[in-house]
Amino acid sequence: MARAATTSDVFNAIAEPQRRDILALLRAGERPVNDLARTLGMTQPGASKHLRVLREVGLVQVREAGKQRLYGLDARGLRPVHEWVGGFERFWNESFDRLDSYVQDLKQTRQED
Amino acid sequence: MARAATTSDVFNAIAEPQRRDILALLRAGERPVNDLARTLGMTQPGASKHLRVLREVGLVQVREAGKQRLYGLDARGLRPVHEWVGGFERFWNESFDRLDSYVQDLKQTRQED
DNA sequence: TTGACGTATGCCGATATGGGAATACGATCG
DNA sequence: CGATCGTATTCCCATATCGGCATACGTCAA
Repeated sequence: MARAATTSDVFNAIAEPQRRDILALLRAGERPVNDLARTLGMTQPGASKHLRVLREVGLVQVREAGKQRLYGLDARGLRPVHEWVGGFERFWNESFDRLDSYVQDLKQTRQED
Repeated sequence: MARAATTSDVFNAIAEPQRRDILALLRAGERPVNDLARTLGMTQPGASKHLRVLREVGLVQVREAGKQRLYGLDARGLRPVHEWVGGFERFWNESFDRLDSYVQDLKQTRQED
């Protein structure tokens, strides 16, 4: 039941570093599998497997080109992620401040001991 | 070796829906574990385990308060995620267009058959 | 100290994952 | 058709994960 209910959603897909690498690489344009694999230093089956996951969540799109299959980026699925994370934007600096004051409190307390 | 080299990074931490729920909830302020667990409908050990993961990647911060432990949000770790995903912002609409024209091509081709 | 409460940890089972190797599939070319 | 190239799939192993349950730990109160 590992990572239950998460399997095959976008958050899960981008949780794997190699898949993030693939996506980043595809920003430069479509690429056949072997090319991807070689560029990123993974085996062909390895690349195929990761591409499958990315395909299943819709982050990637395939196009047949002779013997080859050109994988291209379809970044639309990343938008919800961006929005979800963006919902915390307000707290980035605030957390900073809160932690700072927290540390201040600790110092204070320590001095009082 | 599941999710190799990913374990305990922020992307992995937010890949789990319940952990995202916890983070979202903590935007409203600090909360003790039992409270979190009850609110989100998970068991206490379950909540503790997820909180541990969040703690280990630094998305959450603990403060002792008597018998209780108050967990608070530290969203700073989400910033890199936001930036990484933001690197694809340009492609959201572009992908749209490309897919559209791709679909057009398919229709065209089909008509020519 | 004992007991109660809040929380963390340990152990277990079921499942899923990533990696490697072998192989099957599909298309092109001779 | 047969051979070859590019890719997907399958099988197996090691490992990690989540969930549930029991239990240990720490703090406070009586």
